[in-house]
Amino acid sequence: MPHGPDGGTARRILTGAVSCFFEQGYHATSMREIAARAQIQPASVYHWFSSKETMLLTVMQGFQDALTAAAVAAHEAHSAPLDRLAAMVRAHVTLHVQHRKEALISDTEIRALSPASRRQIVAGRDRYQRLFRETIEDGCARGAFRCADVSVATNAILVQCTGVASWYRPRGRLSLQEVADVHADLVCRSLDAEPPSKPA
Amino acid sequence: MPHGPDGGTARRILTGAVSCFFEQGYHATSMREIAARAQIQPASVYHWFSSKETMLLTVMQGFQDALTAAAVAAHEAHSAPLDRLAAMVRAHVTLHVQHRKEALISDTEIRALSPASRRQIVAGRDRYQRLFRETIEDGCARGAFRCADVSVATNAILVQCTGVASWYRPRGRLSLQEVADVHADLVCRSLDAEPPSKPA
Amino acid sequence: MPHGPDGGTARRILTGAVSCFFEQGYHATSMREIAARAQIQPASVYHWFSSKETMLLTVMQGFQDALTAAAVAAHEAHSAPLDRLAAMVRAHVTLHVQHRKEALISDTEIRALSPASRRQIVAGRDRYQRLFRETIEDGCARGAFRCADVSVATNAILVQCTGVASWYRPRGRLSLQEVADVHADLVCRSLDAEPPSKPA
Amino acid sequence: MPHGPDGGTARRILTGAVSCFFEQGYHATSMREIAARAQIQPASVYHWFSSKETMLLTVMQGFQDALTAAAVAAHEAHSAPLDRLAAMVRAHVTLHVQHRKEALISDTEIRALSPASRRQIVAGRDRYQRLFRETIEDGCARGAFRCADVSVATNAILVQCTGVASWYRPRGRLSLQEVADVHADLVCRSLDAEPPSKPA
DNA sequence: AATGAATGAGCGTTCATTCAT
DNA sequence: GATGAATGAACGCTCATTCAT
Repeated sequence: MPHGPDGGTARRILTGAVSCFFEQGYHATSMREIAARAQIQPASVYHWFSSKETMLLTVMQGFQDALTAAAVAAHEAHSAPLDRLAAMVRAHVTLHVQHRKEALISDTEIRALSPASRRQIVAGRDRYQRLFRETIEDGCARGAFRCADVSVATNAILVQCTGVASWYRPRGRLSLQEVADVHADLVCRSLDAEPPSKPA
Repeated sequence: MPHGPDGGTARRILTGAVSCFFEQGYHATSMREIAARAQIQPASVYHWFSSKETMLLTVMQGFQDALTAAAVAAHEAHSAPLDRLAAMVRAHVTLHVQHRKEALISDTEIRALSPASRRQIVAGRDRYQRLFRETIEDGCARGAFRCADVSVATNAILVQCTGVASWYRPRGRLSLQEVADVHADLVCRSLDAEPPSKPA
Repeated sequence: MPHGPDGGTARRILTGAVSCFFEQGYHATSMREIAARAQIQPASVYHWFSSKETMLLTVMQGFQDALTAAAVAAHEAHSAPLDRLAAMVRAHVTLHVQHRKEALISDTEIRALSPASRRQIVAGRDRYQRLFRETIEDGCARGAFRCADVSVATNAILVQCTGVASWYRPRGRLSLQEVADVHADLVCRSLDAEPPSKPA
Repeated sequence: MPHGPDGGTARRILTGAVSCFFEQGYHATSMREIAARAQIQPASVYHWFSSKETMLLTVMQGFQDALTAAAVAAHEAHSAPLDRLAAMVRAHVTLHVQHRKEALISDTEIRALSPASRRQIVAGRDRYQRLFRETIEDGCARGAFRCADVSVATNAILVQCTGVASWYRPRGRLSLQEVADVHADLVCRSLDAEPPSKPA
C-alpha cells in the first residue's frame, strides 16, 4: 500500500469508505461509490487498496488497535479494581463515541471478512475482552466487586458500553464526558460497588 | 401473500431466509440461496413473497410484535416498579435468546429496508422503548429507582439486554432462565434497587 | 446444464462461441460477444453454461470424444497394420477438416483451461496418441513399417495430420477425400510402406 | 526504440515477454507481468516498446528473419534437390527447437496482431513457404521427387517440421541433431526419394 | 403451485496506457 | 531512464426480478 508524505489520498479514500460502510453496510457499498466520494476513478482505488475487503480490514484493525492501546493504558494507570475498571470503561465509551462509524462497522461487519482476516480480527477482539474479564475477576477476588457470573457480567458490560455507539447523538443533551461517566457509574453499580470518583 | 392449509411453504422459505440473513447479512444473501434452502426454484419464492425486502420486513415485524406483546403483558402483570421492570427485562432477554436470529436481524438490518418499511419498523421500535422508559421514569418518581439520566439508562439497559442475542450460546453454562435472572438483577442494581425476587 | 428437447439454445450459444474462439482466441473473446452472436443477453449465457471456461471444456471434450471414437472404430475395422493406420489417418484428417474450428481450438487453447480441466483433456489426448503409437509399434514389429524412432514418428505423423486443419480450405482445389488419401499416402511412405489401397 | 550500449534492458524485457506469451498466450499476458519479470515498473516498459503489440511484432519478425536467412543459406549451399531440401528441413527444425518459444508464438498469435502488422508477417511467411514449394516443385520437375500434389505436400511437410517445436523436449532421448536428421529423412521418404546422406 | 428461461443493471476487478515528475 | 499515480474501457459474472407456461 503506497502512500505520499501525508498519506492524503489513501486516507481520503478510507474516510469515504467508512462513511459508506456505516451508512449502508459493507455489502451495499460499491467501489464506484467509494471512488466517487474520493473524487477519483474506481480503478484508482486499487492503487491504494488491493481490494474492497482490504479496506474493511484496515478500518477494523485500526479501530481495534486504538481500543486495545487505550484499555492497556487505562489498566496500567490504576491499581485499585474500581478505578481501573472505571477508567477502562470510560476509554471504551469515549473511543466508541469518537469513532462511532468505525465502532459500528467493527461490530457488525465481521462476517464480511474473509476467513483469514476474520480469524485475525476475532483473535484481537478476544484479547481485548480478556482484559476486561480479568479485571473484573481480579476485582471480585479482592472483594471490590460482587457478581453472579463473571463471564456473563463481562459480556453484558461490554455490550452495554459498545451499544453507546448505536444510540449516542453528539448533538444530544449529554456531553461525551457525561456519557462516559454515567457508564462507569452503571457498570460499577451493577457489580455492587460504590460509584467511582470522577477524575478531574 | 397466499398460503396453503398449513402455511407450510411460506414458513419454510422464511425460516431459510432468516438463517441466511443471520449468517451472512441481508445484502450478502441471494434469492437463489433462499430458494435452494427451501428446495424450490428462485422464481417460486415470488409466489409467496413479492420481494426480498418483503421477507425482511415480515421477519422484523413478526419479532417486533412478539416483543411488544410480551412487554405489555409483563407490564400489566405487575404494579410495583421493581417487579414490573424485572418481568419486562426477563421477557426481553427470553425472546432475544429464543429468537436469536430474528433478534440480530432486527437489530442490524434496518438500513436495508425501504424508507416506508423503515419508518414503520422504527415507529414500532420507538413505542417499545417508550414502554421501558416510562416504566423506569415511573419507578424513579415513586422512589424505587435512582439514576442520573433516565434516557441514558433506558438506552443502556435495552442495549445490554438486546446484546444477549449476540453472545449467548444455548449450549453454554447458563440456562436461559439463569441468564434472564442475571440480567434482571444487573438492571435493578444499576438503578440502585434491591435485586428483585425470582419468580417461581 | 439444462437443455430443451432439441438442445437448441445451448447449441446455438456454443456454435457462436466456437467461431469466436477460432477467430480471435479464447482470451480475446468476451462473453458479451458470444451472447451477441447467440442474440441473447450476456446474463442468459449463464443459464446454459456456468462459465466461459466450461464452454471451452465442452468444445474440447466433444471434439476429443469424436476423435477417439473414430480412431477406435478405424482400428477395429482392420487388422493389417497398413490398412489400419491408413484408416486411422483418414479418420483423423477427415474430422480435423470437418471440424476445423474445434480442432484448432483444441490444439491451441489447452493453456486456457483450469488445472483440473487441463488434466482431464491432456489425459484424453495422451490416450488418443497412444492408440497411434501402438499401431505404429505393432506395424514395425510385424515388419510392415520401418522407422528410426517410433515416438518421433508418431509425433511427426500426428502433428502433420492435425496441421491440415490449419491450412486446408474447403473451397480449395482438393476434396476432403483427396486430402485424407494424400495424407494416408504420405504417412505410409514415410514409414517405408507401400502406399495403401484406397477404399471405395 | 532507444537502446543502451548493450541493449540490455530492452532484451531483458523481451525475453520475459517471450516466456509469458509462450506460457500463457499473448492475451493472457499483462504488461504488469512482463514488467515484473524484467524487474521494472509497468510504465517503464513503454520507454522501450511503444505498446504490447510492438513487442509481439518484434518477436515474430525476429524469428521470421532468422528462419528466412537460414533457409536461403541452405538453398544456396546445395544444388541437388535432395541435398537442398534436406538442408532446408534441417535448418527449419533446428531453429524451431532452438527457439521453441518464439516459434510457437509465431505460429499461434498471428491473430493478435493489428491488421497492418499481420499483413507484414503473413507476407514474410508466404515468401518463406514459397521457398519450400519451389524447391519441391523443382525437385519433381527434375525427377528427384514424386508426389500427388505439390501444394499439399509443401503444407504437410512444413506443418510437420514446425510441429517439432510443440512436442520436442530438450531433455529427451534424442539430440537436436538426430531430430533434425529424422525429419529430413521422413520428408524425403514421403516424397519418394532415397533418404539423404547425413552431413558431417 | 411451480418453474425454465430470460433480462437489464450492476458488481468487484483488471486492462493497456498516459503523463508529470 | 524510470516511476507513482491516474484513468476510461472493458472484463467475467451475479443480482433481483419477470413472465409464459
